[in-house]
Amino acid sequence: MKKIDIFKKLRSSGLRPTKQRVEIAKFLFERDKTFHFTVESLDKLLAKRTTSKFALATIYNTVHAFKKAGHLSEVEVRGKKTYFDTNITNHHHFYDSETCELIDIDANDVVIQKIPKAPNGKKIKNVEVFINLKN
Amino acid sequence: MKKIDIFKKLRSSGLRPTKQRVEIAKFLFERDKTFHFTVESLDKLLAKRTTSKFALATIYNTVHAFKKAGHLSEVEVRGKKTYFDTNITNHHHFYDSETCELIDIDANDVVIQKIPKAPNGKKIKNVEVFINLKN
DNA sequence: TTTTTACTTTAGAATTATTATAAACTAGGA
DNA sequence: TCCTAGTTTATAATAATTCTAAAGTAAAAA
Ligand SMILES: [Mn+2]
Ligand SMILES: [Mn+2]
Ligand SMILES: [Zn+2]
Ligand SMILES: [Zn+2]
Repeated sequence: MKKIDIFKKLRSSGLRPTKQRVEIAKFLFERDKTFHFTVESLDKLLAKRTTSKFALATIYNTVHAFKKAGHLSEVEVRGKKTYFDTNITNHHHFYDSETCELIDIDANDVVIQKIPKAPNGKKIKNVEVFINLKN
Repeated sequence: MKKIDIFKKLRSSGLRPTKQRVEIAKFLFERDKTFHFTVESLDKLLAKRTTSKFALATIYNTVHAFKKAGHLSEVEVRGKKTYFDTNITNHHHFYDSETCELIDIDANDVVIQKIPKAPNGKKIKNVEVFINLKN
């Protein structure tokens, strides 16, 4: 993903391409593989990999803006911190509670044969499979 | 579940049957259907349904002691609060994000046909299926 | 039964993750 | 260039949870 694409991505989702947003977007999206992060881990990575400084509030704002625009998703993990995911496709996760590490599982690699129908008046939005790992 | 069972349950898990633990245990376990709660909701329910007073720290302590002893499980829900579950069997959940309500799904009502094998060196501890609902 | 001891409860302080505030700054249109 | 709405930032506030240490209690020991 090139610089121009980052600009388009931001523009098309109504986000001004500010210095901070562009830097964070480049860091998050200009890579081959998707990845999972928390605001805290992102903050540390940005400090290590860029020369700019980011207020923590800006990282929160930016991550939430990206999530709202559909460029990031949120993964629920047992624990206090919110995990974000640059993989916005429908997919599942392995979770290693030893290392607090999430590993993606392609939606096609999980086949569910039977599922109960939604309670009355409700519909199923999506199904998430979470596979806890041990050693 | 009778009073004597509550005592046994506590004793057998190395928990002294104190006034607070017995009251909370009776409230949580002396019922026909299992249920889901947060520390906050439990605190309010206890205030409504009992005459005793409980420090919030005691509710946290007691709930964690019950969880550690295997009498409660924890359910991961998108959001800030920790949800606990008096259903300690292996099961799945519907989640209604409108009402923040969890609904149990019996393990037998979900059949998974295909699942990827665990990453090298790891084993699968358990598989949790989470079905998000919409209206 | 009394004494002793370790465990428990409690109020309040501390911590952690996150969100709100409001002043200074900036992108982009007029 | 000037204006304005949107943005960043430091800091304060909030919310959930955990810690602390003093006072209370269950149960073992005497
Ligand atoms: Mn976070
Ligand atoms: Mn809770
Ligand atoms: Zn993922
Ligand atoms: Zn449940």
